[in-house]
Amino acid sequence: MQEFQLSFTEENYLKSLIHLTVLTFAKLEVGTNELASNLNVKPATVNDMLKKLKEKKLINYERYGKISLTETGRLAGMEVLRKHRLWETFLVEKLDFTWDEVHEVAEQLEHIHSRKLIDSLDALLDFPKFDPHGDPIPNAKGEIEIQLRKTLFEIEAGVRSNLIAVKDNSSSFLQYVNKLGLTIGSEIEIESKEEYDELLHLKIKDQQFTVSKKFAENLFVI
Amino acid sequence: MQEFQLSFTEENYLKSLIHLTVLTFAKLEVGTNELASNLNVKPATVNDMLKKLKEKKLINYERYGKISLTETGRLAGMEVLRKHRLWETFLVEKLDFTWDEVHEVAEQLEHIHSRKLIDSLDALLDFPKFDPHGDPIPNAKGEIEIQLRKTLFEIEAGVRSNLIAVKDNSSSFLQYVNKLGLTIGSEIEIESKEEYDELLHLKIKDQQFTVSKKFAENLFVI
DNA sequence: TAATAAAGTTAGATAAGCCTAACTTAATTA
DNA sequence: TAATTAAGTTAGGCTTATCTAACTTTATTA
Ligand SMILES: [Mn+2]
Ligand SMILES: [Mn+2]
Ligand SMILES: [Mn+2]
Ligand SMILES: [Mn+2]
Repeated sequence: MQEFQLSFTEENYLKSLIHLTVLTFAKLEVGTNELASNLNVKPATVNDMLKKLKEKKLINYERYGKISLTETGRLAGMEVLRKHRLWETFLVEKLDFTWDEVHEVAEQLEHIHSRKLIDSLDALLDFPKFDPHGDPIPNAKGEIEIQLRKTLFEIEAGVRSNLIAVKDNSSSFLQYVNKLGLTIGSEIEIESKEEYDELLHLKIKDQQFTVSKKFAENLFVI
Repeated sequence: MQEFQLSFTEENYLKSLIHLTVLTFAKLEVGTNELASNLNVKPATVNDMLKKLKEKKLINYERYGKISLTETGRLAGMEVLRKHRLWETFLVEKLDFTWDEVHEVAEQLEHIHSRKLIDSLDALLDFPKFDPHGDPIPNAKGEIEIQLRKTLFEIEAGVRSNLIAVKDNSSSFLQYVNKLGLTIGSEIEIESKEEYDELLHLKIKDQQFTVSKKFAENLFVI
C-alpha cells in the first residue's frame, strides 16, 4: 500500500513499464528510448521522470543503466492496469460500448483514485477475468494470469486456432477485425501462407480472407 | 458545441461560476475574490485564469470589472455540473455508495471527456432528475430546473416542512444528517427557536433534536 | 581495436497553475 | 470629500511535464 498519491503522468509511466516488462514474458528491464517511444514522449523527458520515480522508490535505475520496477512500482502499475481493464469491461457490459470504443475512455478512467469505486465495479461486473480485448484483468492483489500466447502469424499453414485476444487496441484495427466477423473465441484456419509477401489466407466460418503479416501479428490465438 | 477540450482546471472555474451565478438566483456576476475563495486559490491565481477564460470567450470580464459567463461558458459549466450529479447518482444507485461518500469521487469523474459515456450513464440511470443530495441534474441541453428553495433556518416556528436537498456536500455534514434519521423527503417540524443563540428545536419522526443555525442553513426545505 | 552508430544525459526553454508581496483602483465611511 | 478599507492587479517565483539541441557513454561493426 503506497500512501502517496501518484500523478496522472507517473501512473502512465508505471503502466507502460508493466506493459514492457511484466506482460512481455522473460524481459524485466527496458531502456530510456524504448520507454519514451511507448509513452510518445522524448527520451529527455523520460530521463527527468526516471529520477523522480527512482527517488520515490518506484523503479530501479542507475545512470546509463536499464530500468525495472520495484515491488511498490509493480503494484502501483498493476493497479492502473486493473482499473483500465475493469473500466473497459464496464463500458462494454453495462453501457453498451463496442470493443473498439472503450480504450480512449479507459485511458482517462484508469486515473480515478478510489479504492471503493474500483472494488464495487469489480463486484458489479461479477469479478471478470478478462477484458473485452481478451486481456487478463489483474486481481485486487495485483496478481495477473499470464497466458503463453502466440500470434496468428506464428501458426503453421493448415492449422486451426482460436482468437483469445487482440494486441492492438486502436479502433481502426478493431473495426477491421469486426469486418472479418471475428470475435474473441472465433476459430481461424490458416489455409496457406505466401512466402513472397507474407500474406495469410484464412478461413473463418467458411468464408475466405487474405490478411497481412501486420494484421496477423496483432491477433493472439491458442 | 465547443470544439476545444477544456482542462481540468478550466472546467472547475466554469463550474464554480455556475454555482455562484446561475444557481444563485438573481445574481449573474461575481468578483475575483469571491471566485478565489470558492475555488480555494488566491485572487492572483484567479486573475491569471480570467485572462485565459476571456481569451477563450468563456467569460465576460474587464479589468476591475465583474465576471459573468458567456453562453458558451454557461453550457460548458453546465455540462460539468451535469456530469458531477449524474456520477453521484450512479455511485449511489449502482455501486451502493452512501450519499456522504460520493462527492469526492464525483469531483474526479466529472472531468472525464466522453459524450457517449455520459449519455449512456444517463440512460442507464433512467434519466434521473435529482442527484442523491436532492440537487437538480441539468439535461443534455444544459437546462436545469431551478427550484425556489428556503433553508430550514428561514422557516417559522410551529411550521412543518420537508427536506428536499442539502447545501453542504461534505461527508461530516451528511453523516450528521444521517444521525438525525433525516433523508431527502423527511418531514421536519420546528417546535421553537431560541432567540439568544439561534438554536432550533425540531421534531423528526416523533423524536426531538436541537440544532444550530449553521446546521439549519444547510438544509433546503419546501 | 578504432571508428561509427545507437542509446542515454544535460542544459536551457516553455506553458499551465499556483504562490507571495507589493502595488493600484474602487468603495465605504467619517 | 478626504481618509481608510476592501477589492483587484502586477511582478516575480516555483513546480510539473514537456521540448530541442548539444553532448557523453556504451554498443556494434568493419
Ligand atoms: Mn485498452
Ligand atoms: Mn490505458
Ligand atoms: Mn457533489
Ligand atoms: Mn470538480
